[in-house]
Amino acid sequence: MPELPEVETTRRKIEPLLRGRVIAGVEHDAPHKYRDTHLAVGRRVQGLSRRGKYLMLQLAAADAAEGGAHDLEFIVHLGMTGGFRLEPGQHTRVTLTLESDETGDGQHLFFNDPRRFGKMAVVRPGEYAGMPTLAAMGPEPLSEDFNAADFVRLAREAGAVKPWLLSQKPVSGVGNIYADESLWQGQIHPAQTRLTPGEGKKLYTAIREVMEKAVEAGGSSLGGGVGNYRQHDGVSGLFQHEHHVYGKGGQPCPRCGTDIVKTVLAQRGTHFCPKCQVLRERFKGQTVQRSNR
DNA sequence: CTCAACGCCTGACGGC
DNA sequence: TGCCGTCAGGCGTTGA
Repeated sequence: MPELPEVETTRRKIEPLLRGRVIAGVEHDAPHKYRDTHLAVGRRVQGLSRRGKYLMLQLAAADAAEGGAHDLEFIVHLGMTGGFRLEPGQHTRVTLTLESDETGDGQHLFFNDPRRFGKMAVVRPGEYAGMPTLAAMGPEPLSEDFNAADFVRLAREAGAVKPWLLSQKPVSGVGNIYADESLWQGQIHPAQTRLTPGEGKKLYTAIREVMEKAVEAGGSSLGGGVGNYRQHDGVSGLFQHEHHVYGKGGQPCPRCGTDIVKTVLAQRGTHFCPKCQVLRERFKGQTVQRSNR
């Protein structure tokens, strides 16, 4: 579920609960999903960072200087339905116990994940063997590393643009919602291949704008369903009110009034405006992208 | 190498 | 009311 804006919102909200604290225990079953978590016990959280949709807790020895170098990373991926909670519940999969600080607050942090798609691992910094998506992660969309020239150049060679975005390689953190929203904003058909420089630039600008606004809004919280995304404090994001196409199949396009189409592309629900986002003619001999299921 | 399909999980919802 | 099929914000693996 959570994409970059939701993960970034989580990072900002749980960092104050974890920074400076020593992890006293990590409890869970399914060790194949939560690898080497015992290495985190007795270590101090120096800070929280994020790469794409992955959260990283920087861990150092409990007696290390504040702000000093860390020697382990506690990596958390929220999957489709993962999130932190202050109270245990039916879907608690991991319980983090913290050593008391002066205030004694926040002894536990619970990882709630109904669908169990979330994962954790403790690794040496930068050692991402077995995490191919993280190892090959593209630039952060809101950083200077994400630049138009590189993106336009890569986009000229790309296959179907939406699956290409979802691969995390051209840019990190874009998932199904923000891919659909960015393609609508940039007026590009989700199945378009080999973007022209003009299309590439429009999509680049759209991704920056959509991601920036979504982070500002605290991400999206969809009503109902397993994945209703909330932060640990129960606060919902607000960006769902700014969706133009995601979840809007059959409703009028805010730009032209044509009914938004919902289809399936690369096994993912895909929403677009058939008038604003037109698939360019293909050259003879090329096969047509299908969306069977 | 890339690409597409499938597996992993649970719960909510709509149709019958 | 109950059952069944479908769908869901992701990613790792497999096999072509």
